[in-house]
Amino acid sequence: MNVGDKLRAIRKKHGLSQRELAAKAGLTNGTISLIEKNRTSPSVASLKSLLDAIPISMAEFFTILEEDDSAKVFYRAQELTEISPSHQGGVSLRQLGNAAHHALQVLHETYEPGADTGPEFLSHEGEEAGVVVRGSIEVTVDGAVSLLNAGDGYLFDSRLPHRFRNIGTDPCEIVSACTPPSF
Amino acid sequence: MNVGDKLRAIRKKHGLSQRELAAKAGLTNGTISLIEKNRTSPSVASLKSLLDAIPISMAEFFTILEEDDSAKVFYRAQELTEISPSHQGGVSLRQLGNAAHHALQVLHETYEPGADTGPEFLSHEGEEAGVVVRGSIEVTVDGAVSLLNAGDGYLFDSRLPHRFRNIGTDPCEIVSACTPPSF
DNA sequence: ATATTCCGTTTAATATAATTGTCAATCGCG
DNA sequence: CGCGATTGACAATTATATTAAACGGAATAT
Repeated sequence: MNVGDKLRAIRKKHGLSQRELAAKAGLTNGTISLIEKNRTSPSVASLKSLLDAIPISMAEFFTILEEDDSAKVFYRAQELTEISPSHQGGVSLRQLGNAAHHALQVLHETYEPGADTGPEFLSHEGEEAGVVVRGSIEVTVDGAVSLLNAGDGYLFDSRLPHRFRNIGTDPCEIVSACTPPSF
Repeated sequence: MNVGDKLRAIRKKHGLSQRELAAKAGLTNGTISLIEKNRTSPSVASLKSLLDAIPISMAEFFTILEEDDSAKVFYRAQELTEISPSHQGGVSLRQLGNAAHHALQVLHETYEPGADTGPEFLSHEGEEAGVVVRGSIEVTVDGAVSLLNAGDGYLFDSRLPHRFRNIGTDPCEIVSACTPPSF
């Protein structure tokens, strides 16, 4: 998200110091320092106090912030965001960029040995495809089963029931794409 | 602001329970309950997690939220928001609505005995006017001084230096208006 | 040179948000 | 009815944001 950099940019554009803004907003300069360095995520109430003091509306702030995010092109490995809740079942799904603002969703997936997306076949609109980068994985799509190794790939209609299982002894990495994004 | 009611409305419109949304967002149902009841102000990070799970962007959320705020017409006494930082010098300025979205700013002001806006005359664009509701107050505008009592009023160009002092023994209440809003 | 002021950062203490575990209420279903 | 499942709410604990105070650097004045 990077609330910090955007807040700093806006504050400077308005010619305010951290202390000046803090006084207007009823917060402290230390708080603003921490927020701007992205060392804390401010409460909505705190952020609103800061923006009111500038002044700029919340809607405006997030509009330009998310525009910036959409314009982002390059992502460091650590910037991919984990979207698999609590790494359920040894599965890691690391998303490139903010899929909510794009038509394309790319994931860097890791399946630990024994990992399994489970038999609950959720089916969503669109297509998805991927290439195995490391290790091997058993993929089931609409009843058809195949063991894919590094370099192999898959491509299917997302509405078909599908399942991924790592039945090998090493972790398996996959780079996949999905359109439109699903959550 | 009322983040809670808006979140609840959106969540229900998408047919999600607190627990379902919590699971998707990686938070807990208890947290959502507290947020929806406006008993806490979520961190930006938490709110983003929730909105991503719905999904809806931050910009969208605050756009419709602040639209609602603008559409608000009636305000209970307790809904007026204090804009005088820490009641400096016994002065309370309670603003009606969110002035950031309107051309008109109305304040319910209270000056304790001895209260003083101070001699630092900040001058901003626009006009301001008010009526004394209770008590009396000494108003100085561009050098001219007058003691106003309940029922009296004032109206002047905001660019003229001005000062309010309660030199009486009782609190003084004023209802004032300003356009455009100043902070 | 040396205070002086203003800036942003950092640290330890405090206030607040988030989690955990539980509760009563509600809704179907047998 | 009576049972299990699901809902939103709440109290106590844990995690995190915020404060208050101090620090060091950079610019300006004495």
